[in-house]
Amino acid sequence: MSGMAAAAPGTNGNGQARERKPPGHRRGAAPPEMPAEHALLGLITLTGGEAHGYELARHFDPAHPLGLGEILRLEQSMLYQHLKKLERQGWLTVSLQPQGTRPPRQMYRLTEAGRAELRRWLAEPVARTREIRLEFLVKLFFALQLDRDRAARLIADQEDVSRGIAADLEAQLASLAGRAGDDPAATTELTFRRMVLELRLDQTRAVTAWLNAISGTRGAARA
Amino acid sequence: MSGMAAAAPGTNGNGQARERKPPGHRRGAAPPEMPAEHALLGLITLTGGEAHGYELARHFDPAHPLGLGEILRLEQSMLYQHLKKLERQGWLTVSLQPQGTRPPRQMYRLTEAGRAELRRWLAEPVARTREIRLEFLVKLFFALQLDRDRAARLIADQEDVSRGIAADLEAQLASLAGRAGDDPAATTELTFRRMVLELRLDQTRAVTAWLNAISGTRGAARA
DNA sequence: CGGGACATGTAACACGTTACATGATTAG
DNA sequence: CTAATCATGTAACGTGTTACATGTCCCG
Repeated sequence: MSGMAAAAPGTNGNGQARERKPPGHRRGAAPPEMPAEHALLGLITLTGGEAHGYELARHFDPAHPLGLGEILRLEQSMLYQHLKKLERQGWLTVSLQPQGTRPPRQMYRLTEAGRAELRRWLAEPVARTREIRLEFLVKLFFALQLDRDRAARLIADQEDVSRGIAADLEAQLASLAGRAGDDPAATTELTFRRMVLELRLDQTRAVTAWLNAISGTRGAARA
Repeated sequence: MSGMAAAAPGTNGNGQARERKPPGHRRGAAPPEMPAEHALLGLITLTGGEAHGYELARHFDPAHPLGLGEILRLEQSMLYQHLKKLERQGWLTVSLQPQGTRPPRQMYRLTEAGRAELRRWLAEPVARTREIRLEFLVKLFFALQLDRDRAARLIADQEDVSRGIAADLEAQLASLAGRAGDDPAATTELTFRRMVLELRLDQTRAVTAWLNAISGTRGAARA
């Protein structure tokens, strides 16, 4: 099956080393949202601008009172990899803080670039309805605690995006209704396409309604 | 940072080789649904019980008339890996079919175990609301084309599951409402938890309504 | 003669998960 | 004595993505 001669790793037929672009994300797709990493930036800010890994990990426990762990889980093993990646990106700096006999804490602090990235991310609504359940909720979690005004704007912007998605789906449904009825063989596939679009539309409308409802929850938090 | 001495690969402190369980899925989580692989089983059945890789790949094109490519994308490179995995699982067999000068086709056929697995998978509703958008739609796609009765039962079973999820979320919301009001410091976190539960409930209710609507869609589309 | 369809693959890399390693302190 | 908590990490493995390899046939 795989007995064919393959070029040696990192070479082409001429034996020349090639430059290989890092994989990155799919061409047509939107860039990844990386909610876990931004959550770390947010958590460090929430805990007073400085935190160590173990402390951050506790926030991802499903039983943690603030509730982040209920929407986003982060294994301890990934935590440190994310923190290293964030450091490579220049979004945070690490400093060792000795602890006597215990293993020294790695104290993480945001850089100015890290703070800017967190602000940018918090201001950006998500592009797709399926990203509401994870990415948007994480944004909302931090926006509510860091800056109520920013949270209100985020909700409003997201509502606009969701309305746009709904309008687009409605247009697609309308164009589907145009070519209906004549060919019974094509009816099955049209039926399925319509079902898919209707599901997406219903989900998007539910999100829009929810966004509208929570934007109304202003001071009702106190009552 | 990583200058510490680490044990050699596959050994412990005593130098003994260890048995290592394969990673598998997360302990608390449900087993993965593997929609792409089951879609391949379904596609081979749809195309008359026998198909080659290239032919299967075309069905995942977003422009394909049947519409599978709009909900599930499968890169060509993954396709052959999935087919190999399905063969290892014993769900299909491969036979080479020479094509003259062209590269020979690998013809894939389901085994009896493969047919049983496809039936089992098609009869099983998904457990979580977020799996509706991908896993359930893929099941529905095949159920509609292979067996209308099975499709109707699948929709009904899924509606039951969704109602159960909704009831559970409603109970959680009620228990949240119980401990409200007294401590203003805890109010912010309760507000967020409530928002999360309300989003999930709205999404689940939208799914339930959609399932109910499509179960009524026999021949005609509704207004 | 160039480009797309046909037809099958591998190489490199990122990422998430499980399991394991290290080693002190504190609670039962 | 044993387990949990504190605190950090690595090893192995599966899997998904991008990019590239290989060759024929057919169309304009």
